[in-house]
Amino acid sequence: MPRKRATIREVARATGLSPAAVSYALRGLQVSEETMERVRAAAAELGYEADPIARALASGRTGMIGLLCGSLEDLWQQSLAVGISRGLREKDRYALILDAVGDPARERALAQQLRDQRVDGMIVQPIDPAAAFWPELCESVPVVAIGDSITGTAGEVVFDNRRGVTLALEHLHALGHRRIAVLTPTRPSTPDRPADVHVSAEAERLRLDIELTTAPHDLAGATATALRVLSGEQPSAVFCFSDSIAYGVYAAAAELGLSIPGDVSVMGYDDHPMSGLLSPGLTTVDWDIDGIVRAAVRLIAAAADGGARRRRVVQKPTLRERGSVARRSGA
Amino acid sequence: MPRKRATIREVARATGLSPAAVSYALRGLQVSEETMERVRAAAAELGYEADPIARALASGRTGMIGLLCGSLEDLWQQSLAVGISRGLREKDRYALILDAVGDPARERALAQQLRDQRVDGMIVQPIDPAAAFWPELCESVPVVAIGDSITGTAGEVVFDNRRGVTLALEHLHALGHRRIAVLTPTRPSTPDRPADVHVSAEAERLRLDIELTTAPHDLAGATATALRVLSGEQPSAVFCFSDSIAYGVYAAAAELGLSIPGDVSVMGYDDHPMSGLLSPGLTTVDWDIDGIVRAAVRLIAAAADGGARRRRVVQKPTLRERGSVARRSGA
DNA sequence: ACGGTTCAGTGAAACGCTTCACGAAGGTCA
DNA sequence: TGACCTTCGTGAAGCGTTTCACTGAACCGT
Repeated sequence: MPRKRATIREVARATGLSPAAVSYALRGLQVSEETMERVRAAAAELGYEADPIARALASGRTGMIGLLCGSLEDLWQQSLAVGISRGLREKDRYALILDAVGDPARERALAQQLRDQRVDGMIVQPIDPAAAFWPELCESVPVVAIGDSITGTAGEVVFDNRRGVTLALEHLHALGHRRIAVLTPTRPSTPDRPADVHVSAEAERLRLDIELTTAPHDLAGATATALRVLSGEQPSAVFCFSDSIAYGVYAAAAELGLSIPGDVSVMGYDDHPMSGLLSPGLTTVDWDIDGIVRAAVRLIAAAADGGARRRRVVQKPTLRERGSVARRSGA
Repeated sequence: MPRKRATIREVARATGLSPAAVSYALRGLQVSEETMERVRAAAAELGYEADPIARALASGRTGMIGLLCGSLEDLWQQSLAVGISRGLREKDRYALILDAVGDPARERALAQQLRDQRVDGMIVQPIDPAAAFWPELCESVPVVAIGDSITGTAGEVVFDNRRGVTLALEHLHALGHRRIAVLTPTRPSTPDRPADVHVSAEAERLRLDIELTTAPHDLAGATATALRVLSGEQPSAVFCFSDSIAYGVYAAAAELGLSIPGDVSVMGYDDHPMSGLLSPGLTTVDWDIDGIVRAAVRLIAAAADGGARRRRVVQKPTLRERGSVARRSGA
């Protein structure tokens, strides 16, 4: 039988104080050093620990930060989640990680659920940054967006995707690639993401022959998609909007007996640690994940503590050349 | 100004019922079809949604399942977490993912925190399965252990690590390897894990010359450790207790100009999706992650619903041969 | 000795829900 | 018809905190 836990009332009785006094004392508020010590001792004695649920109900705060990922199947987002989780812990907060599974509807539901959980703030990597519910949500809880911009947030770490896309596409263009397959993450029912727009614009500018296809983040799914794309009218290069998807292209190429970059060049986006281990190494657009983590943690911690300045950090990409992109053969 | 949310009382007023009746109605209990409909309509009208915190305080349950990972830096555990998270969602529950960062003390703290959060149950991949607090904890909340066995759990998915170790070591032995470096996950202050014991026993039986070293799961850390191990009195094979660590060996080998498996064979443990993409592919011990996820989800769901049968699923490993282990050169 | 501050601590009302014990109809049965 | 169930619903007591408004007491300068 699980011995019933001590409540604040019992500590109060043990010390001869009121529950209110104990509540204050345990949080180091409003009471004399001496009673504080007395209360602490009694609490330790009774093995008392505040009940987070009751606390949340009464105070409306939990110390938690919600982390809403667009799709945790993406290895890069997994890394991001782990990083943020640790960064937050160093700030004595802790993260509630949720996965929208690439579904905008789920994204909305989970965001609201997070708010209902009384998180002190949330970090979001939005699937649909233009969705109508965001501004409203931002009014009831501090939100920090990562990736794309959301109106109303308390802070943002936005990626200069235009620059990232330019970097990738210009590199491919410079090496003679014209016919390029672009694989972007599956988004069941979302309108064009900003990143997609950049791709079109840049393709136009460089006079590239682009073919856009959506692909899932998981290896099996991405492989299947890549198989289709590579079996069709074969592009000389594939530009993947996440390293996870690029891994699928590697698998597909292996299956089809195509060599990278001999038969087809592959360009990634994100720079996941594993990308350097493949052979050839994946040439990709590096977003400095540590910097993103630090910025996001700093922003949300400040916002959750009430420092309500709306800050915006723009993340600049770097092209990380490894071996997966080469001059187009026969060009 | 965030319009105050509707409470159950307002729904009660709107329908002319008591709050109690509304509470029952919304959960499909004890009331006539007709009122149920009426309540639902009113709730929808007012945009009412039950407050999970208040609900948790009053009922002592949350619908959440805690997932306590030993070290999320391990890619395999990341996959496991994602899988479980999804599996749970299909059961209309949702997971609270926590990361013990490989630290037994943190493991204890987080486990208790989870209990305080009133999770309906928790899935644990214990760092220190023998720790004294587990049995006590198991009495106040259903626990399902993954990996190693914990006394008092409501269910377990244990790995037959003895068999896994045998599989790996016998394979290496059969190919002529005698001098083998073993890299196990860093555990700051934990006594020997069962798996380690199996390694020693098996090494004895096969007359292997084993050198045990601990390594972190993250790529940079694992690489550093591997660098040290490979630079010393070079073993002909390295057996890593997680694929993540094996990735570090790949990186170190590349840095040292050693070929795998020409100069050194590498054996993994887990079978992460990326292992098949490396060249050479990582030969590893496959634990059927999908099976584990399914079993764990089933067990915890049953336990959380009160079906208190203590079930134990034993997971059998398979040797997945790819290219990273070869006959010892010169043997 | 007297208003005016501060300090330490108190009582009671939230917070928004669940649940227990009970009651009023209405139906059934002999 | 009256005893007995069932069904549907109610009132009120929690759940364990926090926080607001307030009270004595001590202390200050004059």
